[in-house]
Amino acid sequence: MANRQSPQDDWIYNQVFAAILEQRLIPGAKLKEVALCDIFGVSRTTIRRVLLRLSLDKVVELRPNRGAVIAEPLADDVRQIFAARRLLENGVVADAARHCTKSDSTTLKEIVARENACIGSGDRSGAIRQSGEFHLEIARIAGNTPLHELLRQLVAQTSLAIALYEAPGHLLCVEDDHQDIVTAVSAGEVEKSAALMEAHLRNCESELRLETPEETNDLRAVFADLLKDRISA
Amino acid sequence: MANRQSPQDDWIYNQVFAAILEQRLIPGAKLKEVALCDIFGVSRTTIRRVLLRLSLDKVVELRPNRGAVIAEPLADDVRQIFAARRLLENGVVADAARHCTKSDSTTLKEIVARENACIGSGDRSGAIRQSGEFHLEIARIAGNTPLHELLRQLVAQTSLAIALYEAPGHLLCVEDDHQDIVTAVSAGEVEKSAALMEAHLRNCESELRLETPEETNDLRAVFADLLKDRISA
DNA sequence: TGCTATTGAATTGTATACAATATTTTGAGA
DNA sequence: TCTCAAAATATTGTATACAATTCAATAGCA
Repeated sequence: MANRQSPQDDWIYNQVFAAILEQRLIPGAKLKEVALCDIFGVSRTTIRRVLLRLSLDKVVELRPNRGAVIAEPLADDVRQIFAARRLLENGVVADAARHCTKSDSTTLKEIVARENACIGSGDRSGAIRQSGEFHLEIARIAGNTPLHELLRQLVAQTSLAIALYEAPGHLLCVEDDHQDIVTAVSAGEVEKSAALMEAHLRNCESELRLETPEETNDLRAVFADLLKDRISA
Repeated sequence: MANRQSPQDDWIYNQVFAAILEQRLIPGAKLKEVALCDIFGVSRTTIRRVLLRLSLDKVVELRPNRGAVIAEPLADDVRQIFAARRLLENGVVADAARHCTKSDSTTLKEIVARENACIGSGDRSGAIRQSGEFHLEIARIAGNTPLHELLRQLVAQTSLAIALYEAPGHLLCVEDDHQDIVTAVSAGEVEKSAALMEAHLRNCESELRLETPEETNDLRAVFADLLKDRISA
């Protein structure tokens, strides 16, 4: 719900954006225009406008003459995303700690509760969504619109990064990071909030396998052993 | 030159963006589609795509059924823009100081030299442009694309803010701020670079008349005294 | 069988036509 | 001469038609 255009545009945009956040659309998925036209009951004009917005958010890649696909950030893109998030969110969470009202605190606790409920019931999509909401709510409390909107993009891109680089059997970066951050922010502990956020984001990044290049999709790399054997034979 | 689309789109986008940066297009100016079509020799389809991009940069406002105008940020928007810039650029300039090579240092010095030349020759547009380039070059040196692109938007919005809120006879925030920052960054002085940037941005913001609401354009506010007299009479 | 070239279908890019909405102009009445 | 209403004009919003490009399937050849 970033930059409001016509209600129809916003609705379609939010539907697709949510699907990306919840990993119902995964990196590399093709977004054919006419298919989207049928689904949403509008003409290509409208769909193309939405796709352009999503591409500027860097969650969709628009390849000239070759259509739109869900973006596949490279490992180095992901490192920059996390670097940007650390800088942004360290500052933002500090401001949130300064401005946090009783009502803000309640909202944060509710989000964390919903997140834990999703985790408990194995609702992965819901958990990812609530996790994103948590970070965005902190930015909302901090009260800076430009930073909030960049963070919204970065959170969505993080969702793509997780889909691409999460270690196989791994279940999200959970722990009680969010809970601890809520406590510090609610108590107005500026320094501690920033320190916890920094640690949390470093923790999340470290649980991704960014060293293993995306050649995981590259068959030659996957079966490199066999090729080596053949050469030595 | 942010998010590249088709070369034609990019060209038109950059032309308009530059005109905004250099204050050849001032806040409130109307951007009629057919006029732009004639100027750039393309159809409305292309122009509308460009206007959408500019509106997402928040330098153009798209009013439904009423066309596009150059954005007129409110005083509070401007405060948020500067707050975002302080957070961003403090971190970015620190990274720049860490990564700054000899070549980077030279580039920065050249930009400052050009900026001073523009100021000397009374080329206001050029000076504003070079000032923006200076901040963006630092972000480039820091090497984080998401932060660089947000800063690009914020720099353009700052140009609108200056056009709207600069004190009447005032000639840009010059001093030797940029020169000092180059020196600190080139020397790899991380803390000092950040401190200078923080001071510089606070300085720039303080020279805008953000207290005086934009009601300067509101005739009722300008002649408030007369109205008050009439009521008391 | 495996590989390349060619044809046909599908998809995207751009311009344009038409409908809906704003804005300006005109004219009537006070 | 001023104000308000109504028509005329201009501008924007959406869908669609057509051209250009890419992708897929088939046929030809080694």
